[in-house]
Amino acid sequence: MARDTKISAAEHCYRTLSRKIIGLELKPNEPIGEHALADLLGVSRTPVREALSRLSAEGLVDLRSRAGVVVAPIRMDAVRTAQFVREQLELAIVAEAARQSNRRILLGIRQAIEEQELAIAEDNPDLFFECDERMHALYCSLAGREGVWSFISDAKKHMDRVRRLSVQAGQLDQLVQDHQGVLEAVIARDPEKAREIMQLHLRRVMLDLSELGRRFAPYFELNAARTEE
Amino acid sequence: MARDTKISAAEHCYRTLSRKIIGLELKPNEPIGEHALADLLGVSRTPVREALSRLSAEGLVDLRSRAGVVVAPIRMDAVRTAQFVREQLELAIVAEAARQSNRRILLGIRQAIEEQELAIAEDNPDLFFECDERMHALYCSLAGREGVWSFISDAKKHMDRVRRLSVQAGQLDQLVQDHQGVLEAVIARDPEKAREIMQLHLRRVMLDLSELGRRFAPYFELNAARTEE
DNA sequence: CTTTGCATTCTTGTATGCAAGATTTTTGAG
DNA sequence: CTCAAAAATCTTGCATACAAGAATGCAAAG
Repeated sequence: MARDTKISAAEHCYRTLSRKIIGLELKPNEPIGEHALADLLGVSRTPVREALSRLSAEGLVDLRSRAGVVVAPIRMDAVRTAQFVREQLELAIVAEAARQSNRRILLGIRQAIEEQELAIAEDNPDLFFECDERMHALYCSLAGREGVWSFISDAKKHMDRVRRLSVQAGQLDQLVQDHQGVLEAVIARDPEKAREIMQLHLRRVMLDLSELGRRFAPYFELNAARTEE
Repeated sequence: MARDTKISAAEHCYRTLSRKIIGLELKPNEPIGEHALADLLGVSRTPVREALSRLSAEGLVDLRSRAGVVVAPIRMDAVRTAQFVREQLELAIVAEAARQSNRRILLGIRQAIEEQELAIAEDNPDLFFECDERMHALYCSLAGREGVWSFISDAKKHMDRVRRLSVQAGQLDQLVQDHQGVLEAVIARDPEKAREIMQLHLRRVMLDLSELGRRFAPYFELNAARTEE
């Protein structure tokens, strides 16, 4: 509560909206009005607007000039692009990480995985995703490339909603097994194996993309909406 | 001139400022005031602010709360991170491109390279960089991954100012030779060779980074500024 | 001459007002 | 009942006003 005074209202709006969108608390294609958000967040339209502008640049909301704001639908091609970007970056990162060794970071990774198991046991997806993020970020640190995480993170935003959907259908245990496999390979200093497992892992999440597109059609772009340029 | 009516003032501000910053028309560490920019761009502070907010998220400007705005200094670590990201993405792209073939796109690439030679002959760096961008974007198209270009583009922003500096010191001819080499390898359907030449190419630009840091010290972060958090 | 404390000035952060474009509803004709 | 056109409503985009924090300059004390 000491930091609340330090961050601006606009930043607060950005983080809150970002979290709500990625967490599917705000549904894809759901219309959101600046005024409504301002009321909800207890600020005026100006900082909300600033946040929406940034979110629009990231592709998380669509600003339709003078015709309203909607939470961006999940776009298949954006997801595929993000998947490609993430895969290239994370594979390079984990291979590099497997050449390093830093007891403190490795311990952090192990702990993150354990917390993931705990989160599954508690049926707490939010916690699971948080620990998942922490783990992947730690691999960047281990590889000596902390800065890369923000790029991965940007790409991931387009995939996270899909992951949320597949969780509802899903099996998180397998993901934790993957994580353990990667960690073992990294500890064993086997870059190729680490890459291999990580690749399988990253692709696993996207496997049922087309099925999700059917099951959650209203959240996706290519369904009832054919009005496009 | 038909589109000017369609883009918002905020978008106009964003593009103009972005261009001026990357083109070193606005110098790193140069203080810029919202009010001054508003006057310069002929709009009020609101759209300027929106643009600055986005630029800040990209790391091109630093917003110091209530203490002014400055063009972000060139940060060595940000450049290195961007280099890593770009390399991973572009190498994967060009390798994939070398497995495709599309006469129209290949022609576009060849033409872009020719225009680069022209730009050098005319001593027109702006034109050179424009054609360079077009060429790299075309490789994304050829690989069937157009969306990836925007990620590369984001990373590149942190490197472009360095490239500008090295041009003043520099030899562009070698770069064009690299481009031709890559194109030949792609046409010859040799992904490994394409990767290899592209890697050399991408790294060449960053070679004299530390020397530039000395020569253009005031543009960089790690010089006289030790005030940091 | 240096240093410390204060007042002034500047600059941003947020709220609000207003106008223009888009959407929706209503109304009227066929 | 259907469809079209116009009015009313809604929503954003931009400009402006105001307040709070930061930097600067100045004066006074040592």
